[in-house]
Amino acid sequence: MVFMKTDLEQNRDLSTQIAKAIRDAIISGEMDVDERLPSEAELSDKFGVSRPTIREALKRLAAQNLIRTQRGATGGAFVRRLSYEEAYANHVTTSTLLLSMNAVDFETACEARFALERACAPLSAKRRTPDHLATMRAECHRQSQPGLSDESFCDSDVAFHRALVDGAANPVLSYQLAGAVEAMQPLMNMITFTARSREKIVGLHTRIADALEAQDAAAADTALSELAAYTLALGEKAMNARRAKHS
Amino acid sequence: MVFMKTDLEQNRDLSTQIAKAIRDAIISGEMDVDERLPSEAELSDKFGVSRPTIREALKRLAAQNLIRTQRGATGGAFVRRLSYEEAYANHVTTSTLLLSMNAVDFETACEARFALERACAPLSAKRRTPDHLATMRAECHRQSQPGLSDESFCDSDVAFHRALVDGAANPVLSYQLAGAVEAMQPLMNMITFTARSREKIVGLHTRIADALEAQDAAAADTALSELAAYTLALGEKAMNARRAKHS
DNA sequence: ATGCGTCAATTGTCATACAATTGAGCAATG
DNA sequence: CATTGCTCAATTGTATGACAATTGACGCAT
Repeated sequence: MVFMKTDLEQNRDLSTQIAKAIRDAIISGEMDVDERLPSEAELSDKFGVSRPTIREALKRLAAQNLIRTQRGATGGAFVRRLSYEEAYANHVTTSTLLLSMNAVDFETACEARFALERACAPLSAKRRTPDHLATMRAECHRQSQPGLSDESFCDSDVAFHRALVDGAANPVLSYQLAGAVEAMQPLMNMITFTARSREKIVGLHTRIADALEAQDAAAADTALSELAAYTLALGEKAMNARRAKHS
Repeated sequence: MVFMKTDLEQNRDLSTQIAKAIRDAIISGEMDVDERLPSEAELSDKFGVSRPTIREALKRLAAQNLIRTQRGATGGAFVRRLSYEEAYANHVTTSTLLLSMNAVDFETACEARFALERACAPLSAKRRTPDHLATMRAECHRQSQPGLSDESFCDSDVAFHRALVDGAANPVLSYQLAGAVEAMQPLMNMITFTARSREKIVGLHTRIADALEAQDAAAADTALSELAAYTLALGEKAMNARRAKHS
């Protein structure tokens, strides 16, 4: 493995340049999963910088889950296989931040979320397993419990929709959708769910579960579309109330 | 702003714990965009660790685009507004890595990509601007050029589909789809496009553009679905050829 | 052969120093 | 008075050296 010093651009932090050089080596496939990087001492020699600088570069890569480090005699930094779970977690936090920092309005987020969910409903209708159906039923039941807090209701909502998405049995799809569904949770949490709105939502959830069980993609799509419209209406109402309160 | 030392969990690197504490403060909204963090010296006092350790923690946050640092008298670390462009770039590299490291097969990636694209086709039919249409037409034209390399053809393909997605005028949707479309490019690059297959693809692209121009969502969906099937077939053929060659 | 202790390699942390950068404030000048 | 230029202090970036903590490997005794 060769890290070319000439790869380093000028005009940036050394640690940034070094991190980029190593990251490129990993991404380009020059290094395999679980391969060990040179020790920090060797790297600092190779790049001609001090060990703290190398360490800062490695921390950047560790933050992106590209490497893991291990202490001890056989320790070092190893190329890490990026698991779906980690990528998923990363995606969710990034999406959440993006939405909150850019003041994405409820309508936009809601539209995106349901558009994506409707995309995987047909696949889910085809491939959902009894496990997925059971999860959806269980969440429907949980959502009908009287004393449930709004937050718990939202949690359950996310769990329901995750089961729907996972039912499509396509990990790439699940991964991509995770950001859309979970990142919307803070926005959903602003809604106060009345008993009546909960009843309606649970009804739609049940219809969706029924449709998926019957492998009826069209019915699932219709119910999802109604749910989208209803959620949107609820969100608009909540946002208006919020605005009125603040003015 | 208070970073509670009691927030720090045990059993992990100090720099990791500190990074987490600061990240939580940012994510929770405790800190506003462009607000300045305490200087490294103050932070090292506050957390009771040395400056290098603080620096490693800050580098982790910088790697996630959560903060930016600035040298000089009025310098320091500032909470950074996560822009769509940065999040987008992040998402693409993560998705690409995820696909390559987990050996996602062509079928799965292709299915996910087209499912998502079909989700935003109706919105794009409704909202696409003349700009989007012009981009799509231009890419169609480029794709018909005879001497085009396979790689350039793929680039143009990505550009076409990005225009389609952007036509939906929903930044959240564009962001989420970016990973699916662009991350597939390495897989698409394995395909050798014959003159005939290019002709067919350009024909379908033209049909899609026509449908969007006519705001005919159903026609767009049909064409997209055909394109999905055709791309899948091409991919399967390429993968089989690849496998035969390697055995 | 097995178990145990020592050891060496490596990362994690610290203390300190100096270089580089940059805005602020002040002084000199037109 | 306005403007220009200079110095300075604050802050981050980098370097050096040291020590602590961890952990597998090796050799040794039983």
